[in-house]
Amino acid sequence: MLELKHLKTIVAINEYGSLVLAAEKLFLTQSALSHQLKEIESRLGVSLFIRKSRPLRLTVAGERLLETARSVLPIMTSTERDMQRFAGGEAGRLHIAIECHSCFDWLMPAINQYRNHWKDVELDLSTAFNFVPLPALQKGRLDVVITSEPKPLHGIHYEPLFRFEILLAVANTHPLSKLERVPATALRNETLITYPVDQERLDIFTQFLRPADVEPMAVRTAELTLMMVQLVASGRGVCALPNWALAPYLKGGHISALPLGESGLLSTLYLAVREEQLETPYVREFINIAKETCFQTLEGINVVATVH
Amino acid sequence: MLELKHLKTIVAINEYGSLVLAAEKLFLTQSALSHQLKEIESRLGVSLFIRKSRPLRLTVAGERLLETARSVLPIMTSTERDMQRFAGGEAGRLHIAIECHSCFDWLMPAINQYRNHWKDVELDLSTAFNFVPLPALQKGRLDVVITSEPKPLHGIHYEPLFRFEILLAVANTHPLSKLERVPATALRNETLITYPVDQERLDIFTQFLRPADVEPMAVRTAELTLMMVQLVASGRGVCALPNWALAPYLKGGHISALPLGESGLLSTLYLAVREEQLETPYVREFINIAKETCFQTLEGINVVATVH
DNA sequence: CAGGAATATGAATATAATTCATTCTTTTAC
DNA sequence: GTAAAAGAATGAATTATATTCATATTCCTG
Repeated sequence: MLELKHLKTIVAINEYGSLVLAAEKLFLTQSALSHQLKEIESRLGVSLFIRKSRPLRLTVAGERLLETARSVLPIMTSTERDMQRFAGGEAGRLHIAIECHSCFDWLMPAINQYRNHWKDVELDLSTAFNFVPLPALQKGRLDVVITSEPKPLHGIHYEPLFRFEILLAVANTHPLSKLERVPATALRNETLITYPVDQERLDIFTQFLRPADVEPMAVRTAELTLMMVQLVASGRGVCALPNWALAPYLKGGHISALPLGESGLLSTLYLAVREEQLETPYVREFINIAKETCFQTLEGINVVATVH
Repeated sequence: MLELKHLKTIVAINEYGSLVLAAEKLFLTQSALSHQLKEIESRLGVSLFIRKSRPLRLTVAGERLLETARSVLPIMTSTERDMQRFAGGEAGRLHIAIECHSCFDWLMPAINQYRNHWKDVELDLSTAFNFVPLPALQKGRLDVVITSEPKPLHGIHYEPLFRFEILLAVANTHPLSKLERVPATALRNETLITYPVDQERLDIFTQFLRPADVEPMAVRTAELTLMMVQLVASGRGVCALPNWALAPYLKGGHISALPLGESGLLSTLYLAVREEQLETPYVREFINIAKETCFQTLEGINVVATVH
């Protein structure tokens, strides 16, 4: 019934005191305003301006409407400004999911840096251990997925971050540490320490043990990389971790990192986004910062290859 | 650009989760909503709902718009409700002007009583001593005028309140007090005490002295009826006042009230309103209360006649 | 009270919103 | 995984609404 147009009209007429001037300011004709005013007055059943006087003066009902206009119109203006920022890709949402525990190491600095420059982007991070992240990305429930399995999906773009190798960490005192590389069968007699997630999600199983039809002697879990390394160092088991996640601990001299299998367990980490978002500034910028941060974090570490 | 319609649409879609249901609630077709949504999204350059999921979920931009809707729509609702009250004549404005000082005596109680029952009517009272009230009434700057000169004017209705007589108050010790009635010429030797307003506005001049071409010996003014009466009682002059304004002071035995001229200076007090407002409840009711209050206030006073 | 300026009005036009009929997409159930 | 069902999108036709143009009327000023 009442529309913003009417509020704007009332404000303009009240401000300029005449339909002629107000019409000019609203880029309409005097006739249009007259019709509009008549229309809304008859719909509301009240008169809004005292016509017998010039300049036109508001009736009490008109004043009430003006009051409403003064509180509503600024809200609408600022809303429209915000919409422009969303449209321009200056504001938005980034719901990020990671499939890989170790990614925290470089992702956290990246997120912190990003947040400083894009304050109007709503950031959210979840670990995709209990759901499949790529369909959620497709459907817009997520905006960024960090994954090492770039399954070709309609509308999904994979941005390679870096290439890495999964190595087996063993205590220096462990017999395996004497080997050059570790065959799958060697794990039959070992306790494998993993993150507490489904084996489906662990490359050591899907890419290495299962193809060779090998089951480790035992599997136990640890939440944090640090914990896993300590368990390994004290000889309670072995664990498979990305080379860059292991790197800091190798210097300590307690553990060694060995390639898995003949060719090594190599993988690439990707940042997946919806194609439609690829050119959106706030998304584009996140990708840039992510790549940069990876590069810096992994610099100096004996990473197999860093992809730019 | 953005209109309230769009806010309502967004609220409905978000609430019901589907265009089909939302359309039903808005008394539109699903197609209409789809077109509308598309239209506004393309105009704003943002998408508001994630289409790939059901139920439809808001994007961040959509959420921002929803927030705006939640603050704006209730304001509009209450504004429209207020408009209905204005339309129904339950709310409005009464700018009252009096031409006659003594009218305060009965008008104040009337206004107080009225205010209790019509809290949404904005009341304002001015003394029309410095401007001509009836044109202002015609033009809507005033809503009620209390006058004793019902000049026929287009669109103005005069409601008679009561008939009264203007009497000359003189001290009991004054020689004039021995007369039955006072001729105009008798005032040639008297000091006339009046309210401090233009003589044009005093019936004693316009209706009595000027027609007889008489000038009083002197004229002095007093603000309040009480002051005038005290001056008269102490023999410093005479004054002309409505019978009902004088009545309370006659009992004191210090002053007398005498008719003026052969036929007495009779007059009727009218309440003037714009014809178009005559049937408006809050105006109608003011007229009723005014008449009632006059009747009660003047009851028992030797008024010439009370008009119902 | 006449002349100028502003508003109101009616008809014609232009614009915008809505529907209808249909297709395309997503979800659900088997 | 696929078919059926439900929902959303689309395009053209229709309807409703808003605006303009031309003009009449009203209001203000000197």
